[in-house]
Amino acid sequence: MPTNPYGRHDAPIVTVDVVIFTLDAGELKVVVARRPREPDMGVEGLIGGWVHTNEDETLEATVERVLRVKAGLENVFVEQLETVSSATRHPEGWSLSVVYMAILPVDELQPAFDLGCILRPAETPGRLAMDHEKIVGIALRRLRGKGAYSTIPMEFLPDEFSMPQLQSAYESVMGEKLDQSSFRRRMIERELIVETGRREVTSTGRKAELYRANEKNKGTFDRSLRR
Amino acid sequence: MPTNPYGRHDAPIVTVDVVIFTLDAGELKVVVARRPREPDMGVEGLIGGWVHTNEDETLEATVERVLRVKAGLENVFVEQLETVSSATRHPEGWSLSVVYMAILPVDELQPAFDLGCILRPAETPGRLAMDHEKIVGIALRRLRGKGAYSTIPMEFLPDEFSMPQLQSAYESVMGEKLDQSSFRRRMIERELIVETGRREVTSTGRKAELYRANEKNKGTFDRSLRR
DNA sequence: GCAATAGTGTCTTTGAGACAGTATAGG
DNA sequence: CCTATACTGTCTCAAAGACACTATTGC
Repeated sequence: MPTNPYGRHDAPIVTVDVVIFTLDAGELKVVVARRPREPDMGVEGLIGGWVHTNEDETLEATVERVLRVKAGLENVFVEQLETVSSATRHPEGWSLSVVYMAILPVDELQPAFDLGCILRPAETPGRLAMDHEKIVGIALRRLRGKGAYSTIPMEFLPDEFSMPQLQSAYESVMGEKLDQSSFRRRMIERELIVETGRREVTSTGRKAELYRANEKNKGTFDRSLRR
Repeated sequence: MPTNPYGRHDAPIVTVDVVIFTLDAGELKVVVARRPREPDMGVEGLIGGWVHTNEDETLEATVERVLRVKAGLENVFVEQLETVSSATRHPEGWSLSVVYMAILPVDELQPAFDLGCILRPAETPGRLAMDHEKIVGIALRRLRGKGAYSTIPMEFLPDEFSMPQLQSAYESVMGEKLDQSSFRRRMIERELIVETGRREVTSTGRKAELYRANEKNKGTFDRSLRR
């Protein structure tokens, strides 16, 4: 028989939601899916689910399980964004959702599409379930707040990428054009990337050098300003 | 009879904890109190408490209530830091704590001291209950990460303060000396403060101009880099 | 050669740090 | 006047933007 350690209070509902960002044809998008149950059943919403206390060791384990089951995604690097709460956001009771952010290249999302997930423009996702539109807005601000000098945009790209590709990813995320020369200088001086020695195969003009993310900046989305 | 919307799972324990920072004689400190109950009863820990779902509209309301009841503090500006969780951090069950940060001038803490709260050095708080040492470490990093060019250090000071006072607060928070000239330039150019026209009363040498925080940067701890 | 894309060199601007100098107070 | 503190001016250096220039590829 499940316990409620709350005694005289109703137990809060605890869920996680994940804002998965991707770049699709140069546009920043978020992964959503039609909700299989109430509240807002049938409406598009973020990938999320309840914490299963008898199964998940931590919230991160919940996220891992939810991403695996609902989007077919494994080994996704996520970062906690914030926790939203209110007595009224969920009809079944006082509810709290811990929101995470993930970033993936679009070609790694096939398992998610196979499970019915779809992409919506991050800036204009249309109507989303519950407070998910607000959450996407928060995630977007956070993404951009970090993006300017971080390694975030590399997460959108395959393991090896060219400078023009990387710059274009930066520009898509930040929504503004950057100077080519300054951009290269920064990436190199801050040692955010390392040369692979290889060159691009498909292109019409000069073949670009290929780079990969510098391993020493691993495991966080903001390996940024601190130099 | 309290409900447990979890069905076949045990309900998670949901608490908030607040890391209250203050400057005491130029040293950065955190507010702690001996815990009145398990786990770690009698050990010093952060100010915190359970979410009361039948009483608190949101997590912020929980924080407000906890600060009022356990530290006698009202109208404190808090900012959410992160949410920690695990199946084992609390002996009564799967537990999650949403951590908040607050900053107050030490002379506004008297109600807290009256209720048994005490100050510990933020860098070396000594043994704290549960995972609270880790939490203080996270809060400290966050504080410093924001502090460099934010208005955070003003929160430690009374409404009106002099440049030397403000600079000294910055230095205490960041743990490093700053150049006087550059510091003033930044504060003025970024319009983080405005002159009051008044001057300091107590001092031995030249009397300092008094400033106050620029109202237009209100309601967040990081009114910083974005210019 | 030309078109297309990749990559470099260099001038200017901005802002931070260093640090010496000046100003205003009490004695 | 001297000491103590507040405040300013100016030099130097590092990093970013602007933008013209050169390099490499396919045709």
